[in-house]
Amino acid sequence: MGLTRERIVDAAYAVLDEQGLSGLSMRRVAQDLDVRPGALYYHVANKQELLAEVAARILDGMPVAADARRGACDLRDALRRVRDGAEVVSFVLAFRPEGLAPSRAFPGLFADRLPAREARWAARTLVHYVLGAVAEEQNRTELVRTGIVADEPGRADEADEAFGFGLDAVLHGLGRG
Amino acid sequence: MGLTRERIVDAAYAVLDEQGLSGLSMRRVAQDLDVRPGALYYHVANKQELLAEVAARILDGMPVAADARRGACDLRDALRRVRDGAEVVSFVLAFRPEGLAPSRAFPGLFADRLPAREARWAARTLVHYVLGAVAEEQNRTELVRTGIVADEPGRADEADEAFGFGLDAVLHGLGRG
DNA sequence: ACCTGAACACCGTTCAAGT
DNA sequence: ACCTGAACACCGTTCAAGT
Repeated sequence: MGLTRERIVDAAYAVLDEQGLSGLSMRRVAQDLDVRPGALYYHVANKQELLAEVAARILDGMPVAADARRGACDLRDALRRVRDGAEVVSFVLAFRPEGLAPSRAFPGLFADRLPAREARWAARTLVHYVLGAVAEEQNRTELVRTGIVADEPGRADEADEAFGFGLDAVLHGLGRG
Repeated sequence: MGLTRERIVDAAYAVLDEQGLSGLSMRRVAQDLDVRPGALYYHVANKQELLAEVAARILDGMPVAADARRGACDLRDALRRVRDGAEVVSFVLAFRPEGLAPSRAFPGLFADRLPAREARWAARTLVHYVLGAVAEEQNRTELVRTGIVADEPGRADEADEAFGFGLDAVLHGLGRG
């Protein structure tokens, strides 16, 4: 069965969901595809490029939001769908600014009342907030999973409430409250 | 010369500032201290613990802020003082929540007008914003340094302006604008 | 064109043995 | 108590050689 870029991204995504970002190695992906590590490099330049592809897939199903609040909630949902989703997207955003869906779509959600560069800043503020909040949530989940920290009852509910609180504040401050 | 936990943290901090987070390995720290890697583990449990110590040092000089705006600006200054400072602190915040200075001090800056748990959420919102903004800034610097992306004139000024814009929004939304 | 085999230059961590 | 020597189980990446 021929190796393709797409099959590699599929396998990487599966490893991410099962093992988390720390378990996502090129060697592990290769092993799952019954192939030697070197073979991957015929289809993908390096691990960064593969991670960028995985990040794009995480954000792929995001609907086109009608307003900033929906956009933020859709982003949160997309990130939460896979283990360590926020961490992966943050990492890719670091070396591929403007490469991912929200960086392109979110400024438009502020363009009606803000000049272009301020709309970009507003979009970044919102994205930073969502990524930070979801990353904290998922890292907590990771710590619970490893047993380093005990699970608390109502943790998920509090996370939702806390996210809502911060989102309301950020949106209000950006003129959408 | 006897190895101590403090000398190890010093060396790690120096490596971070010179090589960035990606260059900060236990082996590199050991080499700079003229010692075998295994020796470090007599004074430090593992790399995570060492990174936590480095993060604490990054935030060490932070003054006690009178209000949320000053706190945010002080945090930004502290993070910017060392290469990849935001990334290190974010990483440590992930597995040591409540372990670092801002997590302990910032809620108090909102406690006068918000109930305790909302004050905590407000503090987290603010910290997420600052960490995200500075991380983006520093990653950009890193990309420029590597030559992957060209430096633009006025980049630093725009970063300051963008930070101010987002900070104003977040603070206003949190009732401090 | 596509993949293997094998290597290179690294990692974090452990642990018997030395002093 | 503190450090070395040496190993274990990994990494990402490259590249001649095979098909």
